[in-house]
Amino acid sequence: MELEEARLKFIEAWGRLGSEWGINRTMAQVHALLLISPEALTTEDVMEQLSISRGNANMNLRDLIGWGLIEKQHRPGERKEYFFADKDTWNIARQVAKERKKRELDPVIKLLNELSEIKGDDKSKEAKVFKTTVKDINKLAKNVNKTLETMLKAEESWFWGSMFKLLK
Amino acid sequence: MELEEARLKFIEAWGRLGSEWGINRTMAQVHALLLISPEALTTEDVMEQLSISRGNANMNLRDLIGWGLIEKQHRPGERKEYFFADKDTWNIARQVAKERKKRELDPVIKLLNELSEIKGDDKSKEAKVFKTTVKDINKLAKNVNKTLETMLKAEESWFWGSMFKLLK
DNA sequence: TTGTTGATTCAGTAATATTTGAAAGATCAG
DNA sequence: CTGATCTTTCAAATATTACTGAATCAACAA
Repeated sequence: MELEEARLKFIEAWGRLGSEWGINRTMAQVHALLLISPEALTTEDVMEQLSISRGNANMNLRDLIGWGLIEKQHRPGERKEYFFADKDTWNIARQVAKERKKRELDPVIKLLNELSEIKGDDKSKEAKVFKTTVKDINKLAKNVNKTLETMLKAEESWFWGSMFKLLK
Repeated sequence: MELEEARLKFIEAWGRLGSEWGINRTMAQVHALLLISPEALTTEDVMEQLSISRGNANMNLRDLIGWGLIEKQHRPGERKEYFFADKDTWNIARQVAKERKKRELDPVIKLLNELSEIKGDDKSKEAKVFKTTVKDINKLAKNVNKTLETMLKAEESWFWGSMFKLLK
């Protein structure tokens, strides 16, 4: 397989994976492109290489910055902005975990806590099942939460090392 | 908060969470409904309670069966089919992990392995960065994979117990 | 101040994903 | 076989999400 073909496949696969996980396909593709680019790229580079419009490129680049996955680079004497991606996969994983936790898990846990406090007419089967289900999911969510917090603070090698002690 | 309000909020939240994670909103809502229903429900029950069409209800119920999250129940003497959800949150988590691994992670790992074999013109910076990036992501993906495999085989209490030893 | 370059915004458009509902298919009792 | 009941399918309609491109804004040099 040639490099060019491989690059395209990688970008496409990253985009598909992103959209399967609720992340804008193009944003994931822009990220993929920057991940495999040795040098920082301009908005125009991104537009050309992915055949997308200026507005689209601009928006997704800024979203990626919001996710903490890429950064702007200013070059002395130049007006153009350059963008480059952190290529450390452990950082990427942690960053995505951190953002999704904040945007999605935390709000759900908040709601589940509220729903746990529903007033307890436990004579009805409905109420009983509801409370049990909410309580169980809440417990699971909190366990996931703690695990993520551990991961967010951890060094990669320590984290996987610990994980694989579990394997044996 | 009243039970009825709480039920609606739960269903809505589950649906939203689903769609944020690339799962059809309605499918997640049907799942939520069955999770908090003490008795198995018919297609008609689901249609009514979620105000969706017969076709929609039917498709999502079958998809949920495909995900291993709900089951059909046949009642002697009755033609109608009843559906009920496994309410064990650990089973649910494992089932979802298992399916997504199969549908998404496994194919990605397969591709990454192929992309790793690209022929090695390491003089170009492009090729060098590409290979390094693919290799690193591949490593991460395989670690995630192993972790999931451990989880899939594990008992809930053992799994979280082990996880929290890491916390300390 | 004006012209140039580049970034940003957003209304309109396009692409995707989901839902509907009616028709067709199954299953069964009589 | 026929009618009744329930399930499944799928083309068309609808809803949601993403993208484009031209206008606007911002920064700077001359």
